[in-house]
Amino acid sequence: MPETNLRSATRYGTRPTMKDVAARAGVGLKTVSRVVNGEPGVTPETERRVQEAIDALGFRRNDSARVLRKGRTASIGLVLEDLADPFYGPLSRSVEEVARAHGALLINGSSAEDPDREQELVLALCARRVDGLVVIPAGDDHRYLEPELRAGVATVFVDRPAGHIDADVVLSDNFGGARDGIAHLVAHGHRRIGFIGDMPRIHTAAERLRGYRAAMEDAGIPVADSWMSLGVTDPERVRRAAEEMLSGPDPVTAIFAANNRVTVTVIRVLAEQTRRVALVGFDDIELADLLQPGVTVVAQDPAAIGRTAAERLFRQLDGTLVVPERIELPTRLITRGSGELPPAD
Amino acid sequence: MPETNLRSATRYGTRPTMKDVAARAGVGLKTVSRVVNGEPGVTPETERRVQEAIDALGFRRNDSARVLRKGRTASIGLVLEDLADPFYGPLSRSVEEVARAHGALLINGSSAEDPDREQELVLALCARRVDGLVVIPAGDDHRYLEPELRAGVATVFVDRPAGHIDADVVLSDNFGGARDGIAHLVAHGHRRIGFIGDMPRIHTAAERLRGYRAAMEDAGIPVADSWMSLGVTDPERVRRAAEEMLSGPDPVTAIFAANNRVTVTVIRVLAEQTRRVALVGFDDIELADLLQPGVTVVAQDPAAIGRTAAERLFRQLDGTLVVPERIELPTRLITRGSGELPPAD
DNA sequence: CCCGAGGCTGACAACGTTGTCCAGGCTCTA
DNA sequence: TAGAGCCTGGACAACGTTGTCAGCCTCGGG
Repeated sequence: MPETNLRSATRYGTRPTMKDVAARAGVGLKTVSRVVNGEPGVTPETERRVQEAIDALGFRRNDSARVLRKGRTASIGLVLEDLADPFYGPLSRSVEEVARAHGALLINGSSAEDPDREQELVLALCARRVDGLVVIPAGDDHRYLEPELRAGVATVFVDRPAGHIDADVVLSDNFGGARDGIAHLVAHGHRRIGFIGDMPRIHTAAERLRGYRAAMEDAGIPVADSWMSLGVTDPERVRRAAEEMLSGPDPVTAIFAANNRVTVTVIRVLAEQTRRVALVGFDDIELADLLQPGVTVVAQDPAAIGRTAAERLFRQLDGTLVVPERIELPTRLITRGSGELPPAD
Repeated sequence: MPETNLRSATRYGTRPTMKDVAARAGVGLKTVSRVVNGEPGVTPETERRVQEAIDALGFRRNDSARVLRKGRTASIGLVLEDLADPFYGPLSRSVEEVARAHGALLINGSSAEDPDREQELVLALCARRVDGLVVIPAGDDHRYLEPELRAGVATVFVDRPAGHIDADVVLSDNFGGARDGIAHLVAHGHRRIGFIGDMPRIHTAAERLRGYRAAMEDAGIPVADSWMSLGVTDPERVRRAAEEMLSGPDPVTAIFAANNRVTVTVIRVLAEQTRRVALVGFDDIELADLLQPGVTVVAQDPAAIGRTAAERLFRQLDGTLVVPERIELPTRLITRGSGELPPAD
């Protein structure tokens, strides 16, 4: 059986350990450890012999054992809602950059907006003994994290605050952003303004709704129930909600779409309308400037959010940071046309 | 010092171990292990006592130690180019779903298209003893993986084949897709067709270029050098390349954009032109249907690619799969308007 | 020439878990 | 009632690494 398939032949092949390397190089175990870790106190000649043995055997240090011994894993966990969401791509990427700068790897998982799955993921990460956690919470009770915090797992919440525990949180000014977006529509003459957003049990959704109500109240406009649609995100239901708002007895002349997925669907619906309806979306979307009209949005900066959160995480690990804080990043209104359309009755 | 800050007080707090739990419950170490792992052979009464101790102490099994003992980490690594790229979001997500279905966690990192960084990442993952690797290669020599393969690390390459080693690869039919896209333009009367793509050292870029050349040759159209721009991806240079093609002595009437980033920039350039220029892009982009005209694309299915790769990975781990294979997934031409514009000279 | 200092090296324990194996107590049957 | 067999629980080693510490060897100074 010459040259049999590499993979099956050695499927359960065992890997060389430092002991093997030591034996081959004719040195002690600890000397190998020293070479592998670049510790001082090894003669060049010895080092060469060890290095040769390492290369010959294809040795690779087993970090599980290392972690067990040292206590730190040099990895952090990121739990978010959905990796496929364009909002989380840049966020995830910036967290990774910061982790990389600190020599840490990133383990991540999606909670799919399910609190149980969030908890399951977070605890799995803790069992791996990640040094820190960046969590975009799906649930609203995080007391299950208490033993972890006590054990020193650095933790930063992102996008939404933690429930029932005192932890760092980095988020956008959802309330202010939404209020500004609505005020912008009001300033362009709109009074009947629709709001389509997520379930208010989600913090960001609740805050944005609060911003909507506040702006409307500031403008002295009473809000009709039929103008608000809460808890809808899947395209089909968003579509129906938008169509109802536009066709009721008291049709809206503008719509505020409270997140990027809603915005995209609303754009589709509006494209089919003959009447020109104004639109402001929360979250920026790619190519928004190339549509007719360009889409006016209240933009967050996901990369900045991720970076800020990750940096705080590592400062917790440094010991530089001690007191949990709430950090709110500003949003930015980007006018591109759709939010500046006048009301068309 | 009553009720001092939890975090600082116990920053370096040590975590309870099974030994602690055993002591508190008044049982042996192994009994705790049995309860934690749901192994049989423990009376309900004993189990209750152990569970109580676990809850009271906030014990969480240390997976590093477990891994060290068992050999399997129940985690897989994913190395891609850039998490922020919309192509990789769904891919990453689908890999994660499959991993989750197999009880594994996903560790991922971005290579930023840098071969050294790819290798560094891959080896770091191997040091963590991930059970398997899904790699979107940046480099073209993967012999450094030989010891890992020999040790039984399941490996699947994605989007581009591995270099100098025999490994599974899952990719799109880049050649065929590009050829079809170009043929589509030819069928609509175009003869002077531009191509803007990545460096040909990147496999996908080379294949798409090959598809372009093949389609042109099939149509009996000689290709002018000035129609091809290779190795440009950053928006500024893509813009310049597109403008040159459109303004030269022999201006193109259609452009084939060989990836999503290029497509987006080309859309911007074309929007500024008075002349109507046809466009077909490789990779679908969000909202492509809402632009004027809609963007015709050769679409890949990133979720399917990720799923296929991950499933193969776990079948390698099962032992079901032994012989490395190359799997090519079909692309799909989606006509939306921009690719059906007639030539405007 | 002897002694001390300092540089290299290796033996050994420990990290927290799981697999192996054995002991003791119980039940069931003859 | 005694013996066999089963069920429960625990002692112990091992996984691969790193920290501690002690020993050896060399070199320089007195």
